Amino acid sequence: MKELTNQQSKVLSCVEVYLNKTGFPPTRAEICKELGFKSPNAAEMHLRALEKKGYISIQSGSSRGISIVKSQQSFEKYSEQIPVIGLVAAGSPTLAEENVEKRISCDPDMFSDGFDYFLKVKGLSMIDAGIHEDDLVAIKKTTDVKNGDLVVVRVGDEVTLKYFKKDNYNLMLVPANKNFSTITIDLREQEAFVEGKSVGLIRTH
Amino acid sequence: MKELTNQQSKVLSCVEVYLNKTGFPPTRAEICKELGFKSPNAAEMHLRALEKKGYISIQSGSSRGISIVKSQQSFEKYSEQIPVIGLVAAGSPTLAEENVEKRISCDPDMFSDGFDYFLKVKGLSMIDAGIHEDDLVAIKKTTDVKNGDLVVVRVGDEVTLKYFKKDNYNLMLVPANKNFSTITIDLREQEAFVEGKSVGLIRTH
DNA sequence: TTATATACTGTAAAAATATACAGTATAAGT
DNA sequence: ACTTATACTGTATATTTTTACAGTATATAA
Repeated sequence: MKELTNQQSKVLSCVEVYLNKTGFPPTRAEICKELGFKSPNAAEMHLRALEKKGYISIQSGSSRGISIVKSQQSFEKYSEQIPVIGLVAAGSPTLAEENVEKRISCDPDMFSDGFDYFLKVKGLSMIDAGIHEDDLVAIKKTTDVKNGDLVVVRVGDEVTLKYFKKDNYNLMLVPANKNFSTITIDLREQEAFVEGKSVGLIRTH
Repeated sequence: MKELTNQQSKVLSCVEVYLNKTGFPPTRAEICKELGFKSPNAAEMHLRALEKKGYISIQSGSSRGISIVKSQQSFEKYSEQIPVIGLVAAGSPTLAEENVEKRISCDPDMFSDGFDYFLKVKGLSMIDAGIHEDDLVAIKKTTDVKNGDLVVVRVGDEVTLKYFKKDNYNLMLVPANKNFSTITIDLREQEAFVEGKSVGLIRTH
């Protein structure tokens, strides 16, 4: 695919943004207004160039007859790109770019609840709950959790995925593996942050 | 959402199809041509009704200024509606409408391989593989399976999800639960059909 | 120095398009 | 019998839109 000039790229982007906002393509005049051109021919020439380079196609004679052939933006409308975050031993699972292993395109309403990211499981502490190493657990960011929920908790710099159990001042992080033991935290002595809870799981065989 | 009349439904559908095909909405005249109307006002009136009922919005004064608010077709462009099929004790897991419990919108390339449908797991025979009751196993239709693959096999009227193992004339369907025993089938005496294999799994917590 | 490509302004006309208005027909409800 | 809603035809016009043509300016390559 041929390279675009700076201005051509701006015009293509303008068409895509307009299309996303309104649901139909812009006219030459509207592109001019958006980009500050004073002549519809400015837009026309850029569109012609974009068509010649294969980025759009123009239905001649039709108003707004522009369709995108090759999008600059790589996002899709309804299936979002959900980030996958590695469950590293230390540090909060932030959505910062350096923690995002990859992105998976899927429907954020795939599970009943909606979710914000996938956490890639390390270790075998939840194996008896059918959660294996490298499974992707769908996490919804929330602090509203109940006893028995599968939650992501950060204690100091450690992040873990465990069952949640709380009585009075004691927070218990319960594993599902008889070789691991429950972590008990006295909240008067140590802080713990609920980062979110699991609403689903996906695994690639 | 208010009900649509038969003709309004046709017009909405026409707009959606046109949009999918060309990338921009049709004019009144084009709708007429498609549906056999002889007056642009026919299309106009239906569009007004669709706007009043909340299915589309019309940007007045703009050519092709139609945008879909609520789509009739429930498919989205890149995220397909994947059928979920109940793993019934008897019968082939066909994609026939009566076997489809529901549809989930997700990317068919979510797993490495691509897949055709989800199978809803019944029973505990694969629990030690981390596959629980009501998990959705992503099945790719294929007969190309190797020993150790997790496969969907039909024997007579029974359909099961098991590990695949074959030597000479013996097909073994191996569970992952010590309370269940391996099913061995002598292929010279009995037929067995590999319906597909699992490429992934999703679970809702 | 002379092309050649990019990047526009400004104008105008032909074509496409939305949209108002005046009717006709039919079925369903009251 | 009368109203109301749906479902159109047919025509006309104002407006929107495409698109051609005639220029200007600037940078880069031959």
